[in-house]
Amino acid sequence: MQNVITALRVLEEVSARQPIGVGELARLLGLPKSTVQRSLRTLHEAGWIRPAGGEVTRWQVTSKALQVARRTELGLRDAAVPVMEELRQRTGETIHLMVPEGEAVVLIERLETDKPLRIVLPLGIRLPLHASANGKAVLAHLGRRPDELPAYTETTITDARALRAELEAVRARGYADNRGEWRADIAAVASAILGPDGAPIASLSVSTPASRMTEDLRGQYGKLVTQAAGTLTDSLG
Amino acid sequence: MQNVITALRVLEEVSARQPIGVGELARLLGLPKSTVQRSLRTLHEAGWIRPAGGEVTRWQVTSKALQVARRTELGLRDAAVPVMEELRQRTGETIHLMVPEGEAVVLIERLETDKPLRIVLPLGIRLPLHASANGKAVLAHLGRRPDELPAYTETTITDARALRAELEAVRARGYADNRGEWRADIAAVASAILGPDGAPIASLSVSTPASRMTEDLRGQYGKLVTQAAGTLTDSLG
DNA sequence: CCCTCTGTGCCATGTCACGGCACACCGTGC
DNA sequence: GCACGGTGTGCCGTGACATGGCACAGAGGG
Repeated sequence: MQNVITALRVLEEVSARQPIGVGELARLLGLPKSTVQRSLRTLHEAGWIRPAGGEVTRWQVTSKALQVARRTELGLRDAAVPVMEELRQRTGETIHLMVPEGEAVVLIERLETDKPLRIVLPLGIRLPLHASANGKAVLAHLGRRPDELPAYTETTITDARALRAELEAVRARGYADNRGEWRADIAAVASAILGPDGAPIASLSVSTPASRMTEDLRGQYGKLVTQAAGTLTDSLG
Repeated sequence: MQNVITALRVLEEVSARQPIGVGELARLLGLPKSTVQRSLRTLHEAGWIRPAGGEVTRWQVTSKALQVARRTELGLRDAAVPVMEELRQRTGETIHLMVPEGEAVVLIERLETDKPLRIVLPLGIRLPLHASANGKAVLAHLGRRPDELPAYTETTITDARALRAELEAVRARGYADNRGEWRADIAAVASAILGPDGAPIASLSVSTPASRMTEDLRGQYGKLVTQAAGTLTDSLG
């Protein structure tokens, strides 16, 4: 079903660059214009995109994707948001909710701090398992280990033995931390939300600029995030 | 591109009933099992669904849809959330952000009240233009009118002339209200967020159980929601 | 041991997606 | 004014590939 693959590629490209027209899409995707236009008509017919209005035909995605997306983690999100709000109130910092997916964790919800210097990550972003607080929190309760450990900064853990030891510490402590391992100026603490079978289904984190995260605060936030994740683990059981 | 249509139907069905298997899907969609399975394999290959794990193969959607969905109204959402938070703090009630789409308004973000009796609508839900506060707020700034005015409750406006008068009042007042016109026990006030050309691009609302919405509160919330929507209209200009 | 579920795999048929090409339109620049 | 580079759209012969019937493996249940 080659055409389905191309249609979905077109859809993703539209979502990334909307509003956008046939020609530009064809160039970006390296596909013949006819093929792209057929995909666009079909996606339109299926209700996933709509013309943006104006004399030249530009396309944008409809809320269909939102309807599909939100039915997914909806229960989790609904349960998590109140807990996240309390956590933000207590810490005053940005709270992230991420879920494991393949070789990464995906950001599905966030609450930002009101401080002027803040972490802002787009929803849907994927972070590496071994170089993010949420990733390590998840990894600590996961059987498998990442195959590769690419370095992002000087502090990224790239040694498998060191990672193993770190994950052991995470399990003992209840929460994972990140000391500029993905971006040098971002610090975070995170704790996993576990399903009834003990498998990690999500993770909560408190993220701050590295300059604000003192050792003292790291401990405080770590306790709070562990407690919040524990609440969610219990409420989902 | 019939197969794209069917593949997308399969995707939607998976998202609605996940985790779900081939056989049940085929029955629900009225399609041959082979066709459904080919669609599933293709969607999997494209990264939109994944096997749920377990001995029988069940499917669920990945975060791909979230990534596509969230790039859509992302700028709007990011601008709106802080304003929505302030609005919730001032009113203590549930705040909704909706965008017009076709003959409806679609819920793209919400902040819930902490009161025990609260309105909970799923993200992505579509409400009728003529029978919701957000719908009427949008309609008041839209050239076109709905073709049909189906009744949902006893107070739904079903007469075109009455609707016209109502929308005139909305424009004069700055906000629209809903007196149990969609669900008898839900009340709301809403105000439109306008683009630079004066066209409505979204709408903010405060929703409460009908039992809590006194005339006095309706006026207060109306002012607040109008002010919040105005802030967003300005900040997007 | 049959029967009915589940998911998966094969394959002949003929539909329909492919993609080259042409066209209409709109500016810009020589 | 004409060529040229853009835009979006439409047509159509070829052959790839989606279709869907059918068969099979395995798991429970009666």
